[in-house]
Amino acid sequence: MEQQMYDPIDTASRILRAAEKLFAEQGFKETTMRQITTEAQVNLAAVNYHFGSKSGLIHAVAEHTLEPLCADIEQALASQGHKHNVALEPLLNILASALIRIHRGNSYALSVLMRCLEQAYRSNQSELQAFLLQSYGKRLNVFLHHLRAGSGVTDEREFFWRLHFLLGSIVFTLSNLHALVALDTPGGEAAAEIEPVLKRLVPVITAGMQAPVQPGVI
Amino acid sequence: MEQQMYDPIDTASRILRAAEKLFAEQGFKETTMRQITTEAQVNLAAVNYHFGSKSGLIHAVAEHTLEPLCADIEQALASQGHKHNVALEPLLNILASALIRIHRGNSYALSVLMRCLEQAYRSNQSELQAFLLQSYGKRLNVFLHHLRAGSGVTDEREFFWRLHFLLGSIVFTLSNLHALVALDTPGGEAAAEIEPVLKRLVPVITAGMQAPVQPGVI
Amino acid sequence: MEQQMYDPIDTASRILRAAEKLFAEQGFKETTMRQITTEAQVNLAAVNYHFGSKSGLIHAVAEHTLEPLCADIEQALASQGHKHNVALEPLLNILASALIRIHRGNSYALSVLMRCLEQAYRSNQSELQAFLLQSYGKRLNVFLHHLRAGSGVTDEREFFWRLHFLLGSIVFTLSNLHALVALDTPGGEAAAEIEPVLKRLVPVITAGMQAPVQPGVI
Amino acid sequence: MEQQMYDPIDTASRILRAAEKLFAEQGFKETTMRQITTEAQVNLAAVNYHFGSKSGLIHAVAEHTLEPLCADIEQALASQGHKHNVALEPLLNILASALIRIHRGNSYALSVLMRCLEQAYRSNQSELQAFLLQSYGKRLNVFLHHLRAGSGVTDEREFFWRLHFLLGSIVFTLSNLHALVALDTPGGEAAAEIEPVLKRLVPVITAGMQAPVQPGVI
DNA sequence: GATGAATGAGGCTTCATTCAT
DNA sequence: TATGAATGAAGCCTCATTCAT
Repeated sequence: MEQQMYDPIDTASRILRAAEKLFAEQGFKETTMRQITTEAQVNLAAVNYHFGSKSGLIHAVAEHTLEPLCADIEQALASQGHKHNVALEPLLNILASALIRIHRGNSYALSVLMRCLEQAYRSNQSELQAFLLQSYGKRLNVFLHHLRAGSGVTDEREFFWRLHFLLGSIVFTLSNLHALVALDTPGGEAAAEIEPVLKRLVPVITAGMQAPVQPGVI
Repeated sequence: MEQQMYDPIDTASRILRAAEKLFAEQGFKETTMRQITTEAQVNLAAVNYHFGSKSGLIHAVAEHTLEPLCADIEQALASQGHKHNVALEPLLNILASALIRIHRGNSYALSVLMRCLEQAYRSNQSELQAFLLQSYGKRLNVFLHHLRAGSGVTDEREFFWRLHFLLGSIVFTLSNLHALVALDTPGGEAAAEIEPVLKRLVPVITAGMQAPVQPGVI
Repeated sequence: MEQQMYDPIDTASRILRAAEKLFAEQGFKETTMRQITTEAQVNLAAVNYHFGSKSGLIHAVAEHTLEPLCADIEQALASQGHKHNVALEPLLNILASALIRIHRGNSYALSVLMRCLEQAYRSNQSELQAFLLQSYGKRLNVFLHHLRAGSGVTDEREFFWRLHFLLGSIVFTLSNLHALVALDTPGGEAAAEIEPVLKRLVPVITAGMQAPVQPGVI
Repeated sequence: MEQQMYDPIDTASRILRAAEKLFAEQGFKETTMRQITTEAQVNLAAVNYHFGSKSGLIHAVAEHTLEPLCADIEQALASQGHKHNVALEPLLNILASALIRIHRGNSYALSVLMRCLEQAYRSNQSELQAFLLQSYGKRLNVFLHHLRAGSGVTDEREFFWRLHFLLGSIVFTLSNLHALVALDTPGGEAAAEIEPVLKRLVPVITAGMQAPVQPGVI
């Protein structure tokens, strides 16, 4: 009759959630298959059955975060009508809102996202890079074009660098969110609320992006 | 009889240099002892003999970068006399100059430094954190106090967060310097010059730090 | 409702054909159940359902080749009337013709047969040996008796060894037919025609079998 | 003082001997690292330390047989003076004598050799093939040229096929020597003496090689 | 009949470390 | 001071099989 008395969530989902948690907390390389299968209460071979390999599992976890994130951003951009020039701060708020929504649905998603971004520039991670680029390159590029138009930075190279400076702020902050919140509220058992942090972050990024360009550089 | 006819640099130094290079390029965990000893042309057991363990080697490599960096910063601060309030941009230039000098002396030092900072907020890296805190906590705090005074940010928590936002910019940028420079100069074989990048970074950080504080947050 | 609109061949046959192909190309041990079920476009569990186990499948594949081969040889012998002494070369031609006919009906059959013969003398393959012996021992022995009578080799042990020497020629040649044909016709895309090879083989075997016996051996 | 009370043979040799035995008895693929290290009473990781991988161990085992075999044949050829035409039977006796000597020094060597030759024509064993070809291709070719000259077979393709027919006899016989000897002397505990078998084999091969060529084939 | 899911056993390899010399 | 050898733990992956449906 009823099927899984003791198994309300299916195995693949359990693996995915366990992997998300452990990848978020420890990183991809640092997390072992055994940790994942123990956490998920699943046989070690089940990962291979459902995801092919550890690498396949990483891809699935990445998709699980990036897919809804891209969709959220695209929807927000679309609702802005076809204005070709959205200002910087509204764009950053679109991003921040998307991040917040993702985070609400899945408290590990942002950490996973940040782990991906960390790897995205590592020379020895070409496989993950290729996957990310192929799956999400175009979609993220759309947002980047808006960002560049809204930034007011005319020089292409200056924009490139500022983009990564500020990407660094985001990645570093959200990657270490738990630790930073713990430092911020010593003694307190404060949950790692993302919203106030992003509220602090957006104006800093905006100001950084719009800082006057050093004359000698360009 | 005599030992190193062909060995002008001693074993420990060779290990240290090899480890620095590989840690910088690949990260601590990703680098194996065998890679290090192969690069250093040294016996596998020599690392444990000279440094006790891989962890000990990491500490030594960290010291090799952090010690001169702290000294450089302290000297620069001292030469400013005992003005208690140095402005933000001069402080950042002190930091940038120190980083540049370190980089000139040892092209892997900054990458190693960034690897350390990446780990400094990871919950599963308590051992490295304890080492860094004990060895350099006080010395770095001096600079942080200057920074806070110069930042103009009166609220302590706001300063805390902005500090880490901007630390993120630095860490992310310098960690991925090679990849970013490669993206910036496609086709070109540009050496990863750090100086122009820092020149771009300082005004962005300055502006970010001095952004108007969001009214609702505090 | 109706089951195989799109499935003109039934599952068991599809498995058998896929297994034949893969066993022929790769060997029994080297071929995995997953390869077989993928090739057959069949569920992984279907093999065990229809054949009980991998071992059972191997038996079925062996039968699929050996049964018609034995029947063919028996028929040819019967058509020779009840002459008790058929000469060696006609006997070998009976065998060659049988092999050729089998091959025409099923291009993987001979490779499978050779794989079986390879295993037939391996000490760790007692299960397959027992199966072959029980199923085909008597029938093949009939042919062997004819062969011995026709060989002209009077000494039983000498016949035993010569039989296996020449069996080796056949097994080795037909097992590696593809590779050998490829070496024989470099550049050419020659299909692995078995007939000309057997035409070359029969006289060699005949001569070998009828070589003068070394005086000292017996 | 004395070094290895319990370890008179060094680890690498013990591994090599154990691997030789098991490869000879079971084949390369069928033999597991664990069987080898158990037989050699050695840690599982020791194989990797000394030979790099299972594949590296297979290469070493192959070398251990092929090197002395080639050397033996070369020496025998050299002692024939510079006669450019040695007759077929003397050549086969050179080969047989070499095989016998190898076998005396190492009772598993011939089985290993035959395992190599079995794989030498398998399409999925390109790595082993490449190794064998590179290491011994030239040396074995010298012997093959003598063989061709001595065979009296003028047509190149006919020689190619006859060579492999007769190679098949050798490979099959020596591969299954234990089983065949057991069948030959039922009840007896006869050691697998190779010499009488080769004495029976040489005239058969000689006759086969010199069989009249089928008119229609060439 | 047939299947998707799951599993335990076992495969090879890699790692940091330690030991005896 | 230095080293070649050895090791136990752990890594990921693959296999044939079985189970519930």
